[in-house]
Amino acid sequence: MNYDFLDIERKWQLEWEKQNAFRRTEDSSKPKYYLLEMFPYPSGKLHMGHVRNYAIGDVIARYKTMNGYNVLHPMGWDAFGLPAENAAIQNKTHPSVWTTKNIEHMRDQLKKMGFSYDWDREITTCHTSYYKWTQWMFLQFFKQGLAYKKKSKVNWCPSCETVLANEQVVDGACERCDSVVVKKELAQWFFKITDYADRLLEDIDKLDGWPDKVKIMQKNWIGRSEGAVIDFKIDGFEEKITVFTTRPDTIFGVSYIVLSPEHPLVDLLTEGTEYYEDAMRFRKKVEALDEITRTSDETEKEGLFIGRYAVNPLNNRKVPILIGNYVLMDYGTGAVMGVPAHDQRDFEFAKKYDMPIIPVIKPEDDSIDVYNLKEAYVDVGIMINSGQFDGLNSKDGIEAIISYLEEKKCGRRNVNYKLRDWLISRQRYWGAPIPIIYCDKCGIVPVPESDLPVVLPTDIEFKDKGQNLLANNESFINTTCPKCGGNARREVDTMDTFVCSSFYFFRYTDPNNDEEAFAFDKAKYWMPVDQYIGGVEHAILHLLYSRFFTKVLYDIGISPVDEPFVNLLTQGMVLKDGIKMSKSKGNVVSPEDIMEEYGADTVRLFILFAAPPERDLEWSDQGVEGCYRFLNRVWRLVLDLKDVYDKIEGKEERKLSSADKELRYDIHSTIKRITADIEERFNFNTAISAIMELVNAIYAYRDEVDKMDYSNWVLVEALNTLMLMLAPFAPHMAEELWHITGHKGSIHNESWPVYDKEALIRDEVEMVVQVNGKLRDRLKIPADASRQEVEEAVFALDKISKLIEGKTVVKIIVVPKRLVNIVVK
RNA sequence: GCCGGAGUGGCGGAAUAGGCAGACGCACAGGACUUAAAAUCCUGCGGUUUUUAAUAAAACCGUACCGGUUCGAUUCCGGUCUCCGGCACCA
Repeated sequence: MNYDFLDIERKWQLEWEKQNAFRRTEDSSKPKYYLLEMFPYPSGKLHMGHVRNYAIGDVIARYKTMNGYNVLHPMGWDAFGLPAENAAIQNKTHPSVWTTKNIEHMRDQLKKMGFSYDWDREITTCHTSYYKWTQWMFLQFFKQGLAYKKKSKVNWCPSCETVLANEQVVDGACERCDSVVVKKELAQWFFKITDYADRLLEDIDKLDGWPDKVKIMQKNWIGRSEGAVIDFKIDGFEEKITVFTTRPDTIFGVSYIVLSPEHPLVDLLTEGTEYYEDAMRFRKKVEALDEITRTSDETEKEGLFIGRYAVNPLNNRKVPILIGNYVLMDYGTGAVMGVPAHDQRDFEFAKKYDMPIIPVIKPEDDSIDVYNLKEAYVDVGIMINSGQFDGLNSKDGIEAIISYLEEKKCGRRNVNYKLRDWLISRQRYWGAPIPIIYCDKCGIVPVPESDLPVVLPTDIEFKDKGQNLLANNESFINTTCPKCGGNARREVDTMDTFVCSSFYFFRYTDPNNDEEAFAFDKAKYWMPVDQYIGGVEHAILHLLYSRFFTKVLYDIGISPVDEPFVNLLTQGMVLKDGIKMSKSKGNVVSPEDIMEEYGADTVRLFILFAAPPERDLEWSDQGVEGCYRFLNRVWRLVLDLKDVYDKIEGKEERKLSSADKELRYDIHSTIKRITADIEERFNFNTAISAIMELVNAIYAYRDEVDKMDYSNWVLVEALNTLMLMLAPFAPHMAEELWHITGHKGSIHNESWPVYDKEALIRDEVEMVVQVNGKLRDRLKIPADASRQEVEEAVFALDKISKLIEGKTVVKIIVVPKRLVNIVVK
């Protein structure tokens, strides 16, 4: 009774594979289209989020192919990472075994979904053939001075036993396992992403095809702020304190200076004084705080005078120097000037410690008495108490003061970023080894490119957590120095997996190249990615790193483009019962089960129909059932009418009846709607509902028109159009029906239908008739009726004439073919 | 606190450029087919009120809330509330 989806889907999947239907090479005769979905971490099984991501991608890939594009649609595996290592420890297997098994299973699932990937381009980041190039990338960065090792306080996740990048710390906790992150002093490798801060920020404006949301998030993350650094002399010392401020115009209002407790000057300034011990105690107390408490603004602001005074370079006033728990060593200069009158935080701090509040800016209209402030006055205004700068607008004052500081050589214009350098070292085994050798004689020596890859040793015992497994592998560690040939040790840290995923979209353009990461010509043909699709959770991390990598590769002449992704679609989450599907919540729906019960086409259709792509999608078993019913309805319709294909030949075309014309109108208006829905805004939900309406219309035609009166060619046109438009959504069924109705060759090599303008012209239209904006009646009228004819027809309507009886017609608004509104008094 | 986004029937959602609110689907109800069930098909389905024996018909209200612009507002403007996401002692 129902169509045999299992059989049909298997049949066509094998057939497509046999024909290499989705293999693509460079082809200058066609426009290229690079469609990319974020590659998955092979965690074991596909989840609904993956299915959604890849179903959206597959529709676009197939649609673009039907529209004549040479579509690159690759898939691969982000295969390094902690879960594999944890699983290995748990099961006493090697991470590669676990990972390979998962990949095989997930690849199989993807194939069963009927996604049109070019599997010849499959990449796996944990294979030497891939991570050789991850290491090669590191060496290029090193050569450019963009990879460096630095000892510093870094984020340490005690549960994952490794350091984390700033971007991987969410609310002071590890983004992966939610453990509270602690600070640890370690020597670590960094990528100098801050060198690219300005370009990463400026070029956001080039990304017209990205959602504003993501662009704003990246802007905030980079966090550029303009201002000045100002040097304060220290009374009795040669050293100076340099502060960063965005408000140099308020410098005459400085009433104290606050250093971060970790600031190196604190030791010098307090050593041998009565303040020393208290200062050290204060520092320890602050350092002991975890990141959450330390950076929460609910933490009480505390300060401690350390017995020294700084000199304001503009008015030579002496102000006390404090250390404060709210001043961060890793932002700006680790020192701030306190201007209580014009900064709310300083205001509260000054109240607490009874510091003078000196107003130096007043509102132009004197609406606020700045000598009796209830809160800081932070707006622009007129400068007062500022010596030669009095009377200046504070906006101009910023420039004037910076010029003055630069002239006196005690300050300069400065820009600060929140963005930090990217910490890429990880103290874990399952990652790409950092290709560096330490030699007692030569120091830090990069592994020569010809020696790549630095292969991960396999003779590792996976027993306990709590140690870097590479660090104990003697045969890996001990090596010879490439420079002097003497004994040397290898770096034992591996790279953050985000390094692997920051260039994989280049590798897809030339995935099997042993000589280069990718050939320039191939990248030139395919790049940039025309459409990228993935979850919004990567808005900062992956997407920012990938942009950074692309710019570096562009600068060293390897990449033809300086931005990787032209258009970005961030898909919403898949929810069940209003919350995200997760194992811990026990509300996971397995794609495998649904596929077995209803088939891949139904799963695809449902997931595209239930919500527009950017929005969260509520899973509904009944909704799936509905989509299954719909596909069966299509199946029955085509099978029931397939005779018309035999009758069409040799028959004379007869004049179209009104039902024929109506059906043709439906066919072509549907083509128009669906094309716009896909092309302009990826609204697959409305595209699918339009297909459903067309199916309903064909059924209605079948039921209304006597079989003897069928216009066979119109029905053929209807069915062909239906199948073609269904092809990107339900590719297996469309293909099967295409062959059942006698077509040769794959439906997926056919062209997307184009609507016939003639068919959209209607003889008669229905207009809405309003009186004073309220719907009162409808009017059927020839489409080419003049305004006057419309007005006459409207007044002839019983209802309308009754309604306007005895009233004055003020105005008649006619929107051609749509609406008439009579305004009466 | 700051910056985004959203709020429409019982539910998912639609209304693309200010012009029929609720397309399409789900759920539900009634009916047809059937010995019966499933499947399928048909009909109805925002609320209130009035008229009618009934079938039906009509009026009013209705897109979170309050106000504005307009002949006409789910759509534009101002304000309020709620929810979701991001950032948050960033000097």
